[in-house]
Amino acid sequence: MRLQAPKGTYDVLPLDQPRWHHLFDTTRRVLGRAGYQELTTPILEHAEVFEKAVGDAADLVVQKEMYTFEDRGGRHLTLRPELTAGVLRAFIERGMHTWPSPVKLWSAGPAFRAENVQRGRYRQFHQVNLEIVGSDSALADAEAIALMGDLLAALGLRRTVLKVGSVGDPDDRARYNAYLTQALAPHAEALSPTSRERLRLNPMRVLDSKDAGDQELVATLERPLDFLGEGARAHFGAVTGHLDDWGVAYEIDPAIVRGLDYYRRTAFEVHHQGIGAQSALGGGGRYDGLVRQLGGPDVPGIGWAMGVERLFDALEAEGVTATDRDRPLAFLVAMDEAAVSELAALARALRAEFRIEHAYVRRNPTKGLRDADRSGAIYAVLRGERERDAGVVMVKHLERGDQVEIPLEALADHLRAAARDEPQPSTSLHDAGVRTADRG
RNA sequence: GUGGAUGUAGCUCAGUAGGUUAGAGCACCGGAUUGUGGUUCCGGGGGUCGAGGGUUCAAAUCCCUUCAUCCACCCCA
Repeated sequence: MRLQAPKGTYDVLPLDQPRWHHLFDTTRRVLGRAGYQELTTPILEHAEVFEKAVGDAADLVVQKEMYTFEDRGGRHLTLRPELTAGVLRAFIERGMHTWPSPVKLWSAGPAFRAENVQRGRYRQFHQVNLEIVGSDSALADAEAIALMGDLLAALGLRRTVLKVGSVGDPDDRARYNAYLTQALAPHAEALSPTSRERLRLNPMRVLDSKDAGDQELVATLERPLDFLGEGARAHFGAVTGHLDDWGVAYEIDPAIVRGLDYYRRTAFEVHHQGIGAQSALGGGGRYDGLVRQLGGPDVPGIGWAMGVERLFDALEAEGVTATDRDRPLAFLVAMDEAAVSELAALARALRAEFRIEHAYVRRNPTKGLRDADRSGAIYAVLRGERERDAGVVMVKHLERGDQVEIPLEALADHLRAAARDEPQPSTSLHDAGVRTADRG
């Protein structure tokens, strides 16, 4: 197999398209109703956009996992590894701080990370992204979180777990990191090698360790939530208060952790059991200061992103069937040479109103009906010498098997009436491996 | 970057004490059925056995290397 998609990439085949459309349509509907506007930014950005965004962690993560290259003009470009940085670059470049505040945006599209693949992790993957820029109100945090839950519910997911916490203000984090370093230092030998490394580079990530021994040790420690300062504590209380008021189901995670340090105060994640080790469907948090860090005005912001592939995985795990495949109302079959061009022209006219397909060559009834059947059409419309002499077409209902001759000029009216009577034509995605619907 | 499992037809898979032209089901094409589909029956096309090298009279099968896929670690924007 020499010709194949690059590692970690894949094709979205025709039968996969409906669920993609369903996802994006649902996103547009749910977020649009809340006043969010869609923003599409380039997949390619100057590397410095992402390097500035991740800051000190750049050495670790950015260099290793970003697709960065020099173009022919000597520009250093990067395939975006996430959507937020590009959205904020557009916010700054387009002067969106002059727009009615806060600016509420959503985006969706591909992103790229040069990671090793596993379940729920691809090199080209897709995200749905939301940002609220220009508000430091706890209402913004609560709305962002609630909308994430609304979208998950609208997609049909029920077994999601929403975790909300706070990473505090920078001072709080510094105090907690100091505490952690001090508290764990005596036990350094007992920690797993990776946790020892984390203790050195990003102590809070020790809390995330999958090592059982580490977790025993971690359980004895104070948690980030215990170190919140007055401001962060009040903000967190306000956020959870709104969520409670609105009846949003969530758990407080007192040890929620972020890998990058531009996050402050609110942090949240949605997980799903049943999609493998990479159980996070998405997450987000508040990033006051990031816009300024990128070279823009000092405006606060909060946002989240969800992984499209993981959403699909979760939907499959819950047995939620995506929307249906489109099927033609009629498939036209020409049974002699003269009918080929007649029906091609007829198909073009009918397509102003209906979904119509036809064979490109003359077919006998056996082949023609087989073609019609495989197309998934409700009706087969046949025309040959006999029909031409009588000025009619033969219209056959492919499921019932009955057929009737209709004057050629009356076909549109007949199909219009038939379309009203038919239940919405559809084929379940469960038939994905089969070209023709099961007619029992 | 690390580890485990797996790579045979478009798909799902048989086939290893090494032995003629590598098989099945499904799918596809044709015929039975030159004016009536789905079912059935008959036939056909389709394979660098992931790739490269080695051992051997002989390799899908044994050895080495490599690539890919899946899962996990790591990382997580």
